[in-house]
Amino acid sequence: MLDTPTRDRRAERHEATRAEILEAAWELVRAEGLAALSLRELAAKVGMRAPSLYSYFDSKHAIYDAMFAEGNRALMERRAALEFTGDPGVDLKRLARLFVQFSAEDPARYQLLFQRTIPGFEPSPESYALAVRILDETRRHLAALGVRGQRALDLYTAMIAGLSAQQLANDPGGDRWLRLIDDAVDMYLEHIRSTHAVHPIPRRARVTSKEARR
Amino acid sequence: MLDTPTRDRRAERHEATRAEILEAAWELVRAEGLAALSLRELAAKVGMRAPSLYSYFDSKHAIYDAMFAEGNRALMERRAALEFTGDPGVDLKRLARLFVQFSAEDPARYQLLFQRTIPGFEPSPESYALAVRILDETRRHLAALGVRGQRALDLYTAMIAGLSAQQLANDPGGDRWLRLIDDAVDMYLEHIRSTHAVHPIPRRARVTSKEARR
DNA sequence: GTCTATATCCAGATAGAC
DNA sequence: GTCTATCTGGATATAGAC
Repeated sequence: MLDTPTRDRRAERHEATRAEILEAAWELVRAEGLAALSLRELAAKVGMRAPSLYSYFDSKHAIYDAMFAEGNRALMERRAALEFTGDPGVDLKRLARLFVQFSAEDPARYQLLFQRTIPGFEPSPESYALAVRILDETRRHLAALGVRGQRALDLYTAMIAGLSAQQLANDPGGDRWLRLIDDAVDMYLEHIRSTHAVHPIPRRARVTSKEARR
Repeated sequence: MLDTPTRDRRAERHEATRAEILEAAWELVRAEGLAALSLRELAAKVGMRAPSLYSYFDSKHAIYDAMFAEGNRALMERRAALEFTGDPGVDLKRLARLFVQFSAEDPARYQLLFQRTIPGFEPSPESYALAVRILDETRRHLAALGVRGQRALDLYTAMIAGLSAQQLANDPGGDRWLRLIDDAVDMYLEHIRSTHAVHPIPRRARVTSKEARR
């Protein structure tokens, strides 16, 4: 009698090739722009012909979708690795810096995740759920730091989005807007402290980074 | 002897057709996305075949370039029509509202003017000069309102860019971020008043809207 | 799984008749 | 200025042999 192997070597190899294709796709879009991705070129980069890619992805949009999910997962992991102090002034700056740096370091990824300029591409529900989860974590996190309410949250995201957009559009590779992050967060905190009450959850009851992620 | 006509009716007609083509192009990109513009479709919309467009524009990029210039001119004119009071709290809000509304009302135009996601398209020097001029006017204007220095200007533009980006990406057609403009400008003014001195130029010496445009 | 060959469709741009 | 016809090249996707 033949025992069923506990590892499926074929599936593992399939996954590895998929990952290789995605990595090549990232390199291509970083070099030539998100919209310029072509299956022929992508296949050539991994030593295949274009039709072979269809053994790994159903369509070009499926590749974009996998990249969209990867990008969001990368952001989530980077955020999970952050250490927080419970001090809004410190933590909001770390969060903001994380996001703006993440945006600035890869314009193509920024375009895919946040600008959606690929004609006809919409992320699948599963991939989109990742993006929703990130926003939800941010909401919880800011709430834990004492920043509550839709308006306060929207103002924060607008500020971060603006710093990212300007950095990418007008000083790619530089730090002209990155250097404004601390200033911007101070401005934000001054403001919401003067208009709303800001009460970080006290130390004993504070949510941990892990809990905030739920 | 034949007098030279003072009007060139042929040139006028040519200009009119050019304008008609551009108007059709705007309608197309608003309906189907900036990147989806095709010469065949555009030509059909104005009752021509694709090759005839080449009598009016040298290339597809030349059409984008003309649209880029038109968009910037529209923004410039809208700004020139604004009335200013000299009060930074009032004027900065009017400026901000103008810009965010301008962005929100036409996503395709926003993408063309501020995001540059068309592969291979770069505005011609003449068209780009318009964009530079707008930024320069903003700089002068803010200076006249007492907001000076690169950092202060960059923070302002980031805020406006962020409100626009979020409004377009997450609430197109709505006003969720538009409603935050006054709040954001107040936040900004509170901040720079507490960190830099803000001294609007006194009434007698204040630059007029026309002067600020130089 | 990968290939060749191909289907199908589209694009921007040009030549040259009228 | 506008047209037809065409060039050239690209794309995604599929069929079917190996």
